[in-house]
Amino acid sequence: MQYINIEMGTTKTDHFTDEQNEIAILLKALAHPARVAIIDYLLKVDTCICGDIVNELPLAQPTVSQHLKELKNAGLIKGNIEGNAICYCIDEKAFQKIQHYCTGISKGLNKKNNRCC
Amino acid sequence: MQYINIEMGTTKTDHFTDEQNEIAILLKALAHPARVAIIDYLLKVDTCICGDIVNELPLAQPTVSQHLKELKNAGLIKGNIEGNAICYCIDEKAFQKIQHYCTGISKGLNKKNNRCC
DNA sequence: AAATTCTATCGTAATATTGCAATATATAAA
DNA sequence: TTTATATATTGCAATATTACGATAGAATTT
Repeated sequence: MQYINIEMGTTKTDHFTDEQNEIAILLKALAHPARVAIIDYLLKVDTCICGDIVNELPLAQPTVSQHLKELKNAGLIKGNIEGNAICYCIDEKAFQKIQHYCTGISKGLNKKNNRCC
Repeated sequence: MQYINIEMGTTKTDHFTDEQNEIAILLKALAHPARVAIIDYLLKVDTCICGDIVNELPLAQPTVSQHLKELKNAGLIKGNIEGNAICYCIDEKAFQKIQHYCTGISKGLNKKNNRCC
């Protein structure tokens, strides 16, 4: 008799707090150079009417589309249909959340007077 | 005749800038609830002589050890041998890098006056 | 309507990540 | 020296991610 963990290899999200899971999901969405590059590009262009992200990246169109989907799902970018193309732009709120998380770490460390190794 | 991409499935790091790859690696190291939980715990405890991270997490010892290794490799934590145990603590510099990256995004967005979708 | 353009989805191949049992190692305690 | 304690490494099973060709859908142009 033997128990088999059919979820072997999957992250045990149940065991962590919502906050921990949320920040992890947010960071994970950004944790790929292609997706960082997409954010960089969206920041660089003046308007947010951008239908040429594919041409800017060294990846095939389906791959870029997939990365855009992940960024959108995580709330890092917003996408509006603009005729034939799609207008993508950064959703500042998500980055504020990340920033807020880092600020929390810094504050916590200061309270400890950095008496660390 | 057909070309086969033997690197299918791997991230094409070569095609992106060093900065893009660096921030992606940093974020990736944090992009898991268990590793966020480890950071949370390191922040919570007063001293950084901590040999009980394993007991704090709902994961087996080898799994925790692996997560600690990833955090250490990415520079998010530091670890010193302290007798029998190992003293882990947060490396503030890494979090400052993430914070700096987010600040750059915010500044860039402000310069655009947020004239977005 | 037909052709073009832009984006999304499907299917598939390959690598990466997660998790843990078993085991190894290294120091502390007995 | 033996035992206990703490951490790391190995090996493996399973899921997740990455990438792209082929294809589909939807709006624009001709």
